[in-house]
Amino acid sequence: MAKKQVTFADIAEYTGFSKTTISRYFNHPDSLTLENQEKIAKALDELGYRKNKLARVLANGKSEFVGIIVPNLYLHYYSEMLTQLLRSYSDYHYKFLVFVSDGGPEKEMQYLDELMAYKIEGLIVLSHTLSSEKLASYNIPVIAIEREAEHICSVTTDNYMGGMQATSLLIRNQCDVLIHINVHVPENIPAYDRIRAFEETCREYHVPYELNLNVSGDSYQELFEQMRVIFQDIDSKYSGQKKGIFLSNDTYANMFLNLIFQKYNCLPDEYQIIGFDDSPIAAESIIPITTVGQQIDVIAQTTMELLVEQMNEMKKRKPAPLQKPIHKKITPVLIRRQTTGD
Amino acid sequence: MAKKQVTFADIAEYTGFSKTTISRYFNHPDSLTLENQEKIAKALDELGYRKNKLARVLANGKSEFVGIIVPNLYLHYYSEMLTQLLRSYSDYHYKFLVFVSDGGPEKEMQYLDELMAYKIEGLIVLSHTLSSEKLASYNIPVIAIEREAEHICSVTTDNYMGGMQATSLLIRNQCDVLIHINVHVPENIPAYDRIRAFEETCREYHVPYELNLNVSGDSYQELFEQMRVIFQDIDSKYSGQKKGIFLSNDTYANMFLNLIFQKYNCLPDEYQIIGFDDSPIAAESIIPITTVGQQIDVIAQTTMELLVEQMNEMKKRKPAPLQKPIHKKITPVLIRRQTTGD
DNA sequence: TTGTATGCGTTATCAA
DNA sequence: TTGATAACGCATACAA
Repeated sequence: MAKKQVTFADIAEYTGFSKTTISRYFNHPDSLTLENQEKIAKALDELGYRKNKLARVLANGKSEFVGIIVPNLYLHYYSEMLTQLLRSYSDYHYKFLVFVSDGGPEKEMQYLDELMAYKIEGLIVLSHTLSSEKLASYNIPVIAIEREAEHICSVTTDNYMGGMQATSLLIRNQCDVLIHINVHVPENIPAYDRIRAFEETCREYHVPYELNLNVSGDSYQELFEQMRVIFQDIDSKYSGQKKGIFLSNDTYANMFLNLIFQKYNCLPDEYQIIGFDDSPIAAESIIPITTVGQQIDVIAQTTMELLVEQMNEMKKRKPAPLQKPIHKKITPVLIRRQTTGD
Repeated sequence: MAKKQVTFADIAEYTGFSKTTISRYFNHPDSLTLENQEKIAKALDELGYRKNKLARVLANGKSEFVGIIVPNLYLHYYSEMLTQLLRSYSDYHYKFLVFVSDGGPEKEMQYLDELMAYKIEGLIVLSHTLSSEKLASYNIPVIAIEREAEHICSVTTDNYMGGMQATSLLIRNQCDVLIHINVHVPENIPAYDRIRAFEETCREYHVPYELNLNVSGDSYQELFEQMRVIFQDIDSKYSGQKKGIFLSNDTYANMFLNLIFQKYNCLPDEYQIIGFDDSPIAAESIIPITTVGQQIDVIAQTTMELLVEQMNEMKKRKPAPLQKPIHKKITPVLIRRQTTGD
């Protein structure tokens, strides 16, 4: 606030119109004669007017703010999703208030308080910290992305399809035994379907399989050492058999691949590897890794469409909020590279 | 705006106090008796009051908004920087309006317009799209991170130091010839100092060197194919000599390493490799890559300190904006891993 | 310690 | 097509 702002009052005085007319110049320009429009435009320029959208929000209640809560940006999946969401500014002109959720439920509720205090019109949640029940209680449109969403709308990858695509490929490629490596995944989050799909597909085709859901750890090093143990176990246990390894993400897949290389200096025919996410690492690894690519752009776009629709609904005189949450699934794409034969 | 908001007027009526007193409860609670504080707290709770910070901004002029313009979140450097900046919410309670700048100068000026309309108190710019002169003209505190910043404050990695650390290590490790691989970097941006440092250090120690600043390309594949040509050239040209390769980022370093592996199945003693950034890929590669780590957390923290100081200055009755921009350099850290001997 | 009056910059309502 | 006036919700002189 170096110098006082130029306001509608100033423009009004300068042009001889009323404040109302200046306001109309912005909101209903057609109701002014072209001549007067130009007069005002000229005055705006000469006085160096700058909009104050905060005052506008106070007057009409439309903040054009959307809140985003994301767990981190370390994972490519999240940073890419955030990018795509932010990009939607071009289409909808919603502004995004972004919080990284890394402090547990209390912190996250504080973020939500802050967002509500700034009168966000809608919310996009990627973190898993708060229950969908809690989120629903804020009474604004909420879309969950790839998380538990019993009481709110959601957009997720079709994880079952993804898991099935990966598993089927390994089976088609004549693997003797399939192994799925993952962290422990609660049954109520979408990614659990990858495990279900793996298991059910293996059974359907009567292919021997093993589930290893014990991965855990905070640092890359910890995870890598765990993976080393898992690798050694598998490598000796199934020696001589053709092994199809389906890992829950590309980082794990890359670790596994590196471990194989450390031992064999190449990817032997008796190993096939598939990751998940189509992260950069899958392309940058020592051998490009076959992976299941989530259509992040489509997910982001679907999210915004769903959200905008509901935010528009809320602006009507008699809003009719959704009775039941809408859940959308986006089909992933199998990206065949060099770790699954040629 | 489902039901009408609960406002200070409602609380005032309910408690028998005036609106002013309710306002004071939030802004100068000490001026109320404990008893009355509790009364008001109770009323707030019972009526389900929710703050409206937008109204507050209109009244006192402090939006607590900071704008961020970032080129992309694809590069780990940017996503990590954004994370660290967003994290500073815990310390300063500034809210961040984030834009991804991918549409050229016109788009970016549109973003700035929008940010100004929301009365941001300060701006953090990581994109290179607009000149520092243009940015300075907005008359709000601006901090540039790792970019041209003649007319505005900036925080950058000490690129010269980083380049020198990398080059020195290769020299200490008895390399016969040093090669620096980079894109073409304009001289006025901070990263140019890496090249300067490389060249000057090589000269100082009378070590033969080569600069290759021809890397360019949009996709990973394009870049990789270019890198293949560069590798083959170097591999034959300096056959038998111990080569120290300093690459401008870890992605390039990883490509180079993979190319070496494709040919030799290992990292021969006659190759030493150093990247830059300490991105995840440097740790996840087939052999962990030695790299120069930027202290992103320190950069973010320094940025916020600098910005907050100036934003506070602007709130004084007689603000004294900086006469000359302040430029801070943050020392990087050499991270020795397995691509530079043991 | 508390209240009154006014302002912040815009939009909405109602008239003209 | 234009204008006067009252919101919007909160903060701050100034008084008491």
